[in-house]
Amino acid sequence: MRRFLMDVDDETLQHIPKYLRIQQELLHYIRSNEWGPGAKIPSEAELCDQYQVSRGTIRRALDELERQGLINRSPGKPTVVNTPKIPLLSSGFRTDIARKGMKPGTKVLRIHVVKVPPDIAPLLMVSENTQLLLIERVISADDIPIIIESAHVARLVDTITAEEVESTSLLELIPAKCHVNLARAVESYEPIALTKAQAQLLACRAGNLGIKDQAVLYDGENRPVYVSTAIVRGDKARIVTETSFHVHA
Amino acid sequence: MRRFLMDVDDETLQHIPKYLRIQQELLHYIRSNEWGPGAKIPSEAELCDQYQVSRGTIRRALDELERQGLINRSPGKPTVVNTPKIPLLSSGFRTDIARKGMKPGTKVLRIHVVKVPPDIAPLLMVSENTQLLLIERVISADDIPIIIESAHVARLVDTITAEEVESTSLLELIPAKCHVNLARAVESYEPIALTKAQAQLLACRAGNLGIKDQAVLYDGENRPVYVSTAIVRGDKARIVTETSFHVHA
DNA sequence: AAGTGGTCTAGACCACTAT
DNA sequence: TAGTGGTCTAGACCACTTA
Repeated sequence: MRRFLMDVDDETLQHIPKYLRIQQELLHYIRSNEWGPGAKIPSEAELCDQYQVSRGTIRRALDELERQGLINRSPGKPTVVNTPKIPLLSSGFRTDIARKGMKPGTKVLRIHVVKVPPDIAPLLMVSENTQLLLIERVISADDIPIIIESAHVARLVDTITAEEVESTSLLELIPAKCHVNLARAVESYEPIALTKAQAQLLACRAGNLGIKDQAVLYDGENRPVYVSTAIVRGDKARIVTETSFHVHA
Repeated sequence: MRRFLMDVDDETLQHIPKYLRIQQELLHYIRSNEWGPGAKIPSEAELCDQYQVSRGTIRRALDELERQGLINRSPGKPTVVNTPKIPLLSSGFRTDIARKGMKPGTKVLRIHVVKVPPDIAPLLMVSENTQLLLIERVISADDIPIIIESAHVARLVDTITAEEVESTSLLELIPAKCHVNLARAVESYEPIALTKAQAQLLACRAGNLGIKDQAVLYDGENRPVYVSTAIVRGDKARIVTETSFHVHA
């Protein structure tokens, strides 16, 4: 049987909400590897008994651990501890490079022509009603889906096939199709909570943490070529970039 | 008075939880600027009436909007819509460059010698009991705290003052003090939920989204010089990087 | 003093998974 | 069928802010 630190309740110090104390204690069991990857944690009913709190309080503690990608919950099944994150090389190579001895995979969702979304238009410096090629795919490592990538191509190209997208990096494919060279990329990263639709494509749960990585790729004359918007699962990957510094004189 | 889409409840389609429908509807009012930055949203009690649900359900809908940085809640005060994110240039310059016409600020928390933390030791290639200089500071833009930065310096330097840290970029200061040039940086980004302590330093709320940006800086001989760990507020900033591609032949 | 958001309880019903 | 997690309710008390 587990011994719970909560029993050692000094009651002396400040007033920390129960759900936070419980969350921190459960976190400790996971961090210390007392509950290793794949381990079942006690059911919500058991935790209610052990901590003598109501189910809402237990669930609130677990919610946070789930959002941080530390545990996996699903209806009908026991809650288990998740496996650690894999580093994912981005920027300069991006995408496909999910090899750390892992099997990369690409599944094309759609390749079609759409009206440019209002947030993408200014990035590509095109007017509002322009038609663009949109490529959407899911990238996986060892059959675990990791990234949803949506690429809006500024120049209209009609001969990109799903097979080409599945076998080549967009960083090579798109410049070749457009007859340009890529010279520069500007990327922005922001943390997000996954929507239901995103979570479904990534086989994880809505509300989990992720990163939205939006890159604008430019040619040698500084004209935008395409915009890639990647939604990266925060529980399975972190984004890694490498920079070289120029020598100042 | 607001008209709420919820009233138009087709009841025909799938079964979406109430808290999600409400969340999406509130999101719509914010996105469409019907509720602009700074606007007060209805109190929880009012929303309960309007949607005919219990307070727990309303709070669950608001929780998600808060974590995404779209609204600000605090006890005793009405909940208001947040202002949009500022882009934050990183990688190559990093840190201090919070100028977009905004006033940059630095507050030094601590400069002291510590035993190297177990997660930092391998990055700096030092043994477990090494003593390192640790610099901790909070960086702000227009007096809004944005980043908590902790830098562990591999080479022991005893003459760094708070004044120097407040007036100079670590990217210039540390190499100068250590008599080396920086040649390379490897950064990793991952989404996090802010802890209570982090939220306190950043004057926002625990559980909000953020990015943990960990950079290892190397000198010309590929020896690690220092590790910088930055916790960036996700509701106020996004991280922007720029990359140039080398020409292949 | 009244209103706000923050925490917590003790129930309930459901869909899902295992056996 | 029993147990699990997912949703929801209708109360309650608190600390805090504002008038």
